[in-house]
Amino acid sequence: MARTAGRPTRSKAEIQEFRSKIGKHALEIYRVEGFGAVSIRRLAKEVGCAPMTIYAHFEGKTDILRFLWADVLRDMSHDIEKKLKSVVDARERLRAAAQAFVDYWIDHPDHFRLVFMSNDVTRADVSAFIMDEDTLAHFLMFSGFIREVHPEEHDVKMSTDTLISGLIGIALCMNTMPDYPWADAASMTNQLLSSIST
Amino acid sequence: MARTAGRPTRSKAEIQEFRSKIGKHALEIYRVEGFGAVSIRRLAKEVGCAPMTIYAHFEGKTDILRFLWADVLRDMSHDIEKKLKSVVDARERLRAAAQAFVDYWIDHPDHFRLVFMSNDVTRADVSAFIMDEDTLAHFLMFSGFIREVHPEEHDVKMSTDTLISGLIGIALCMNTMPDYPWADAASMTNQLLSSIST
DNA sequence: TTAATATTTGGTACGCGTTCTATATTATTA
DNA sequence: TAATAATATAGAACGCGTACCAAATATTAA
Repeated sequence: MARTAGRPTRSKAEIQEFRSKIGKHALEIYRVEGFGAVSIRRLAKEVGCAPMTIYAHFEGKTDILRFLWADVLRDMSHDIEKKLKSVVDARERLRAAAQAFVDYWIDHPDHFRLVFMSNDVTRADVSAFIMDEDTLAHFLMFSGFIREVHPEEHDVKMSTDTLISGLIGIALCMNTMPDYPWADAASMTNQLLSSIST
Repeated sequence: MARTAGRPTRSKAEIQEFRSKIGKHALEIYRVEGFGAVSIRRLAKEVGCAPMTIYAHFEGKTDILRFLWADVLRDMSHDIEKKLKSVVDARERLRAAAQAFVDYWIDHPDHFRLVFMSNDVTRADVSAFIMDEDTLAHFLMFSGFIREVHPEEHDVKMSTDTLISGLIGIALCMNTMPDYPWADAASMTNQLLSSIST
């Protein structure tokens, strides 16, 4: 189809640039003042555009908050790596990683809320938790740990998925139901790990 | 201390009555029009009081939404019971219950969001997920199932907690990250169960 | 340049949760 | 009855997410 007259559609690069400008500023606000301070109106004002312009580039606020996930997950990964430095045994590395994972989310409840509980209840539709490969890598590191412990394991993927969702579940429960006397996180993590250690 | 003059404090019964009146009406709205339709302003208008009066009885909107949890959990329990009717073997009952639990939350994503993801991200404080005993019972039924399968099990509580949080985690992951190719829920549930079957 | 089209902007609007203040209402004791 | 204290109310205000719309602006093909 031949190009007609008129202003051309924004290039992918332009769109990307604007989105990341907004995203970076959102990150800055959140780091200094917390999530509550991140608002579309404020973002627009401080970045120098109209609020509606943001809606031309993002689906909504949740779409902006996704930009913060990467930062949080990176922080989490660093935290885990730090704790793993002195651990050599493969089995113990897996255990320590799982434990560090849970601990991170328990120690940073606001981060947990941002990443795992940021879907608006008022929305009926299931808004997708879209992740790029870099982001996913922060979760899939567990695949590597599992493979180290069980090189013969036939279904590493299922073990990984079960472990990850289980660990997230532990964090969710301890975060959102702090008054219920849960068994301690370490014990639950260990028991969960026992399910994938054949 | 002697009573002084002045209007006496509301009795517990009065407080309870008002709270349940609001709660019941919220339930009605939500059943007909969904969660998005439940708002404090509307609640006040339809129940015949000022919006501020509600704030005298509830901490905030989340505090009201808690009234809907009981309803959702009851619904979930009924669903599980129905599916368990024809299952006699204890081990299979546990498995079927766990599966039905996960399935329920996957089939009713809006209910899942209400119960497990209704904490406002903007709030820094961890608002407690307070449950009464009736509500808790809907979760603790798993203790019974586990005990039936493993009468000798020394730490039923830990197994129960690990199972519940793990199942919730599976539901959370599949609900909030539907685009990620998770292993199927049944497989993950089974693997999770293997961790408590010693 | 002109016409066509994409995008941005500003303004207005709705309903929301929440907070504040000032005023009224109520039920009790003195 | 009068004073008093608990409670309820109305009203305004703030900032929010989101939607709609008309006007302005930018960028291209003809």
